[in-house]
Amino acid sequence: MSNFDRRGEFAPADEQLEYLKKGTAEIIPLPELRTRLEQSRATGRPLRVKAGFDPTAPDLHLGHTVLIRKLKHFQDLGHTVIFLIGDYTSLIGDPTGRSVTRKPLTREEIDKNSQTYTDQVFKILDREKTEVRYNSEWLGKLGFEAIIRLAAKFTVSQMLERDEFHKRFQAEQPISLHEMLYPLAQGYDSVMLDADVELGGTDQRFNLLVGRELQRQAGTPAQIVLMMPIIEGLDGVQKMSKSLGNAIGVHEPPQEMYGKLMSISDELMWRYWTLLTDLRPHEIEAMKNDVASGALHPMEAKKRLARTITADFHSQAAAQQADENWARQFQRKEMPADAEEVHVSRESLSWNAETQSIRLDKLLVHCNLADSATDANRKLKSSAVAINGSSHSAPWLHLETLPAHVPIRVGKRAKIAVIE
RNA sequence: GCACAGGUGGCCGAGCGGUUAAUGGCAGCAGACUGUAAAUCUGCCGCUCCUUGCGAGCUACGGAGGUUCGAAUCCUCCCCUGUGCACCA
Repeated sequence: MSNFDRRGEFAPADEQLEYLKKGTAEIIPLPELRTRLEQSRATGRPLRVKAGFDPTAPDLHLGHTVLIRKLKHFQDLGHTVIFLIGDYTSLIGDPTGRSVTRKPLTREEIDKNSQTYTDQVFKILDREKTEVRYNSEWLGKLGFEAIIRLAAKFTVSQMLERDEFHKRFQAEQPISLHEMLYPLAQGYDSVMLDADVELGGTDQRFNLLVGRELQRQAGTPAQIVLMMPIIEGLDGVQKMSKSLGNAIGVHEPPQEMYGKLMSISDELMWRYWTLLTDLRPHEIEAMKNDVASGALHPMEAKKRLARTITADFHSQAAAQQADENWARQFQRKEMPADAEEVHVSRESLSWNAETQSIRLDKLLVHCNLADSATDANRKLKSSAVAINGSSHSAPWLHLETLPAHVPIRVGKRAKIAVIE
């Protein structure tokens, strides 16, 4: 996809636009982006594209990668991408999307998270071509006077226009004074970085626009604001978020990532194609038509998606492997090839020599197939447990007729128990 | 500091002296159905033990005491959260 990346040579503005517009929620102002792309093409000067990330969460999920992927698209087209780590702004805590004041992070947490972030980000971005910056570089040098001058550029009512603040104000909930400094700091970053374009989620709208305003006041061209939608999580309804438990982490093992992607609804699949892959809009349309006409089974399209994304964060081979395992385990309902072997001593399973049997509930707990003995018994009673391929609900398990390696399946999960 | 409103199981949220781990919703788990889907339907959804049974025991409603045959529900103190007030008073 880096076929446009010819030194000092840019693709026609319209061609770039098709790619850049893909999946975007809004571009303000769109005509100006075209103008700048044309200028950049004429002068051979790449655009400076900025996106800031607060190192608040220790690791990223696919939702975070939507923005990063859009950065990549700019990078693919030969523009300069600035990955800004908001080490200083995270001292404030972005009030975006928060109904309550966010607690500030410690310096140690910030440093640790920054490291994790960059490691994961360069699975998508080209490290060599990315400018990584920290906003402590300039924000740390601001004196109180400079902050007063910065704050003087906005009024309280302007700040209160902002949705989160507005809502909280209406609801008589607290708004800390320092939270209002957040948009100012983010906007100041744009001034310091000479950003031509800033990317952000739609929830960042206010902050992004403050950047334009500050640049204007600083006498430099106002950045173009490109907003990406907030991607839905596995449930297809709520935004992807770790705390909602509907996220796919970029660090997750291939099999898990693949499996989770296969569990999304057909509807959501197109959204993921758009926001989480580099496929061009017309290619996605073509696939969509094939599914609609019956030429392509939706499951096949979804498999392709799962393979594509898994390969991005792992490898082609790992994705292929995950694909085969998935088909075996779920389509053909066989034991997964990589089922973990668990060794347990019969003594710890209330071994009864007379009946040659062990307590199954304890075995399930040992194998991590149940949270507790109580939970294990519940699962047994609801006939969720299959031993060696056949369902089993009795509390005792007779060993004499079983192989040494006993395949145990509880719902989606399976293990191989070796009882010695 | 003063006043008021609150702190219930992963989350939200009932209960406001007495069948019962504690209504309901969400999430979660399992089964059916399917394309492991999604949607839908059904069951489960504190922990331990075993003789797996409409079993036995234990622990739970911010913390500590108290009243009572009996409290998540009443009293006292404490901790925490939110809001309001803080010029006249």
